[in-house]
Parts: sequence; C-alpha cells; structure tokens
Amino acid sequence: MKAQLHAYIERYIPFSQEDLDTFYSFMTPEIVPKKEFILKAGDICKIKFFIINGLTRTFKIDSKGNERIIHFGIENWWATDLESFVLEKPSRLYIQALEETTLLTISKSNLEKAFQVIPKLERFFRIVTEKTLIAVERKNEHYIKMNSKERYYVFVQELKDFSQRVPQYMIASYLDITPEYLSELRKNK
Amino acid sequence: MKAQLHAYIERYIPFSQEDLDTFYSFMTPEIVPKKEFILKAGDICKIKFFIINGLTRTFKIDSKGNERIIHFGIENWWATDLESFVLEKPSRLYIQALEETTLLTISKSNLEKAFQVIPKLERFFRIVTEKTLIAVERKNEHYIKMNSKERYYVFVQELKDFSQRVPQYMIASYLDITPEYLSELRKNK
DNA sequence: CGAAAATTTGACATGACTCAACTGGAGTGG
DNA sequence: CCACTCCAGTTGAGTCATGTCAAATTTTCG
Repeated sequence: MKAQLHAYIERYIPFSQEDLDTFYSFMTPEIVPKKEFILKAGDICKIKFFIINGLTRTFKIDSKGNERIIHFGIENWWATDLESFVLEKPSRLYIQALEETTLLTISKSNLEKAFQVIPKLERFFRIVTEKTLIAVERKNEHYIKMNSKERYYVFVQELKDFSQRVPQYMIASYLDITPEYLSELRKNK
Repeated sequence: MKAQLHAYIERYIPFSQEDLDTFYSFMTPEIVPKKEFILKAGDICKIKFFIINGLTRTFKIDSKGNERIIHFGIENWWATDLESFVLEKPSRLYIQALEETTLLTISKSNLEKAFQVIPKLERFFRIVTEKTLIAVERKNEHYIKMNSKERYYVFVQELKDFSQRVPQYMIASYLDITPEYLSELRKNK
C-alpha cells in the first residue's frame, strides 16, 4: 500500500523514502465494503481519499430525483468533492464504493501539516490537480459535444474492461442517457 | 499591471515585493487587438496568459465544423490549453480576444524557472488549479445536466452584466444550444 | 427457489435541431 | 448622407433524437 503510493507519487516528482514515511504517517488506511458511502450530500468533505484498489462512483441527485453519475474512481485516483473540501461547504455529492475498496485517507488538517513539512508535496498536488483538470475537460469535450450513440461507443472503446465492472444503468447515468435509450442503442449496434 | 498581479496572488498566498519582482521578470506584457488569436488549433500551447483586462473566448471546431465555445476569460483568469501546455501536444482549441485584451504572458520554460526560484509559487498554482477545477466541475453540474431553458436562465442570472458583452450566438454556443433555439427560448420567457 | 434488481420492448410525447427565408441594424464606401 | 452589404437575430415548417411511462422479460443473489 505504501509502495503503491510511492510509485504513484514518483510518477510526478522524485520522492525519498523519508518523505514517504512522513507523508504516510499523516494518512489512515481504510477498507470500505461494497455499497457503503464515503461521502454524502450535506456533509462537508473533510477528507481526501486515495484509492488503492476497488471502485467508487461520485454522483448527485438531480432536480427530478434521479441519480447522475459524475465520474468513477479506480486505483490511483483521488476521490473527493474538491469544492466542499476546499471551501468547507456542504457537499452536493455522494461518493459510494461499488466494490470493496481500499483507501488511504488524509484529513484536511493533516494535509496542511504535510504541506508544511514536505513542501514539494505542493508541486505534487499541483501536478495531480492539473491532470485531473485535463481529464475533466477532456471528458466534456469528448462526451458532451457528441450525441448519445457516439458517446457510448467512445466510452466502451476506451474503457472496455471497465464497462464490464459496472451495471449498464450506471453507464447510462454517466453518459447522460436514460437506461431505456441506452438499451435501444445497444440493440441497433 | 504588476500591482494587479500582486493583489491576485495575495488572494491565495502571502507574496513579498521581492518575489513579485522576480516572478514578474519572467513575464511579458502584451496587448492583443480585438479578434486576434492567441492560440490556434494545431499549435502547441507554450505560453500561459494571465488576463489583466479584456475578454477572450476559448473554443473548438466540432465534427460538423461548428464553433463550440468552452469558456470565456476575463480579468484575473488564466487562459491556456492546459492539456497542450502540460503534455506539449498540439492543441485542439482556439483562444481569441473578443475585445482588446491586455495580457501577462509566461512561457513554460520561464514558469519552470520561476518555480525553482520561488518554490511557494507551486502552492499558488496548486490553489489556482484547484479553483479552476472547481469552476469547471460546477459548470458541468450546473449547465450540462439541465435542459436548455434552465441553462440559459442560470447563465443570465449569474452573469447578467457579462451576457451584455457577448453576442447572443456565442452564448448559445457556450450553452450548447443553436442560436435559433435560444432565440425561441428568449421569446417564451 | 423466489424476490428484487436490471434490462429490454414498445407506444407515445416532446425538446431541440435543420434549413431556408425574412427582418433589422451597423458599418462602409461612393 | 444615401445605398448597399453583411451579419446577428428571429420565425416557421418539418424532422429526428431522446425522453417518459408502463409492462414484459431476464438476471442476480440471498
């Protein structure tokens, strides 16, 4: 777990074993069973979760009461409601484990301490945030500006194995399609 | 101009006059006339632009040849194609001044130098990137998951004065609606 | 095995787009 | 300062993609 975190960080910056030990000491491992929530709307997101393995989904409830999946999280991703975390305001999002998921958690206060002790972590999180931003913008460009059929094919093509782990109605939700219509699309392949 | 940058940075971190002088020495001011492009698709985005005043739009050309506006940029925003800038690959975006626009530009290599000389800039850009990510995600949540009418009303409500500076067909493009249909929506207010 | 959840099917409704034509201002040049 | 052009915005007719709702079918899992 520690080694995995180390490898992940070293993708972006050089990081000594000492730094790793220090950073790791601010974190708490946690195993979350399937279906359990790690964040609920209304709560303030005070913890960042680094996913060691497993699968999460982040979703909100729209004005009609439907769940809308915003993104999935897999190993080596951070699951957080950044808006809630940064601004310390109640979240509008839910984050739920779809499989048994192993996490490394770090509280906001511990993260700030870590920044003080290991300044290069600022660089690391700057880069990680940039990567996340790029991914989010690419999703928008890719998906939103296509019609449903294109979106579905791009999704399946890019994430073939992943699309097996998730029920179809969740993929529909993520792609902003009704489950019925997605079913239609699959038929007329 | 320097003072404006200083005030902007100090929103997020304390920043001495010396640091400012150093940082500023890596930057180049530039005035871009209306309609001019500061980035074109195909080019690699090697420069970050900080907008002192004026107005830009970032857009792409979709598969049908239509312009799709991704976002606007006003004073105290950074205009960049982050994906192109970070990964050094050809951009798919255009960035164009809609009004005469004053910019502070910094090249990627100068930015890296600045990070080395002023490590706390890492923190600054970490925070700025987080803010940007929050804004992008909020746009998605707000706009994309609503129907056109709702999107339009939210937009006008939140950006009333701004919506005056921009022709209607650009607002339509930003909201992902055809200009004809937006016209329809406005009528049935 | 049985109940609950997920997927499919079909009939119908509608939001949003396309295309073409028209209107009205805002330059621009003679 | 008029005539002309050009561009943004509006209108309307027709169409299509996608959504809604309700029911049937299949799959999953305790």
